[in-house]
Amino acid sequence: MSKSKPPAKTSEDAALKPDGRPARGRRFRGLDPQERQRQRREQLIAAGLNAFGNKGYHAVGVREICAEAKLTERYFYESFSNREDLFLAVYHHAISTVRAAVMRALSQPPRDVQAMARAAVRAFLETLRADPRLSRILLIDALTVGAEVSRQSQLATQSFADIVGSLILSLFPQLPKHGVDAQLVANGLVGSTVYLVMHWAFNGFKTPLDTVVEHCVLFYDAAGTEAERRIGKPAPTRRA
Amino acid sequence: MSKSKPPAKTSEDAALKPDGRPARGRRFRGLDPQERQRQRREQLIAAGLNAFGNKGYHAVGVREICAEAKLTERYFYESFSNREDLFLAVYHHAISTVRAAVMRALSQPPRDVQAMARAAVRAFLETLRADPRLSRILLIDALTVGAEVSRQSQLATQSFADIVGSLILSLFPQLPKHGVDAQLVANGLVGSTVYLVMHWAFNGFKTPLDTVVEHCVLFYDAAGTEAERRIGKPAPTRRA
DNA sequence: GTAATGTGACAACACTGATTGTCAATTCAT
DNA sequence: ATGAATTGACAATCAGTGTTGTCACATTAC
Repeated sequence: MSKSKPPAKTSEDAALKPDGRPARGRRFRGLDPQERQRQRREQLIAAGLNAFGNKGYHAVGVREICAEAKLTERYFYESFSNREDLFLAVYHHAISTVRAAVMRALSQPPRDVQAMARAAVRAFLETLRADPRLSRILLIDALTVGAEVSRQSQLATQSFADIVGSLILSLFPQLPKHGVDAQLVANGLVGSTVYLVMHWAFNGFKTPLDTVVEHCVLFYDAAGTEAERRIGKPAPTRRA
Repeated sequence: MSKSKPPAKTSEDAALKPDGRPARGRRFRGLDPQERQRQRREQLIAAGLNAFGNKGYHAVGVREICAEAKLTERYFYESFSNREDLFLAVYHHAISTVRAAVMRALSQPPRDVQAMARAAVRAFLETLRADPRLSRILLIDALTVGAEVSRQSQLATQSFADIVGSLILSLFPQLPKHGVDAQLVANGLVGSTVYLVMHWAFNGFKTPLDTVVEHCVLFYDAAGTEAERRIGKPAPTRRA
């Protein structure tokens, strides 16, 4: 009976008064109402990143998150409709961090494919090591929080795989003619990287970063070599 | 106050009476007490496989499992100390199924390495497709149920990776001298396979099995080719 | 048949967590 | 200074889960 969700707010909605008034609240602590709310939201996301990232989604409740954010439950439901909703925000924050790091690495002075792959993988690893909470969020919890989150997670990793896939296809356009699906190869490559990173992370990042990076790119190298072999050609410009 | 675990039964313990008596109950429905208990245990595991495999561990409670097993809660705690304990049993059942299938495939008439890899991978995929609940149990939930389960899961997949690793090492003993860690390569290979399978499973097994198998073994092939390249040698007996 | 034992339905209990509501104290606009 | 807006602490409610216990009934051994 208490399961009445208002209009099912998905996450964001400005602070509106019950009545029709513009409801422009006054300034507090030198800040606009919207700005204050934004800050609270950020605090909650930060707390969520911390709690979820350290203990796992299923081991953390709203109470704990609010305590960590130094906010009360009321403000939780001001910004998020439930715990999963918060996780989604945390997830997006996490994946944006990773994406930004990888993109920055890729936008460095132009080099050959191998060097770019190496740089991208290294950025990925460095980001996760710098903030291990991201590993848990992105690699583990994202799969079991709920259907919606899984979907988003699939999309996100798929977007990475798609990049790799189209890159492969641009390097070896003849692959499909030889019964090789570039997209599946890309998925496999992403899989090998992700899996190596998982092992690395779960064992406390003991293995030197360079070692892991080299073994990750080894697979990209290997895929390239194998592609050449399948095509039977000496390879189109592998270095560009 | 109600948190008193008897001697913390981990899972299995015969039906013993409170007092010291042998407690050999009488036959019921033509079955020994132990046999009946064993059946109940199996029912619970089957129900757990079903419920966990379809809805996910965190979405299923003890009540629901008991309902599905057509047993009452009392019998649940007769065989398992809690939900996680049951999951562990279900997990072991699942991984045994997979392991058996793979081993059976590997024990076929001797062939070359590539054919064996293909057979093993195919057995893996066929098993998961035949029972999609296994996918969820093994690939998803195993990571988030709890610390103990994660540990066991790590061990199980690691044992697969170890096999691959030592196989690689036996084929290319010179690899370490060239800065390549066979164990990391093996992990990457397992990762690519697992990841491809995950995508395959989560998209309803739409891609033809043969296609997925071929792209999985492609990575094993590629790793072999790359190993030869790194070593600089024409390769030691690749086919055996 | 009768008594002991196994069984199933279900109540009871203790917890935990999510969500909403209350209220006094604080902060700011005027 | 005064009153309204804002905040924080916390109570209250509600639902769900794990876990143990009760009790009537069914099944078997004797």
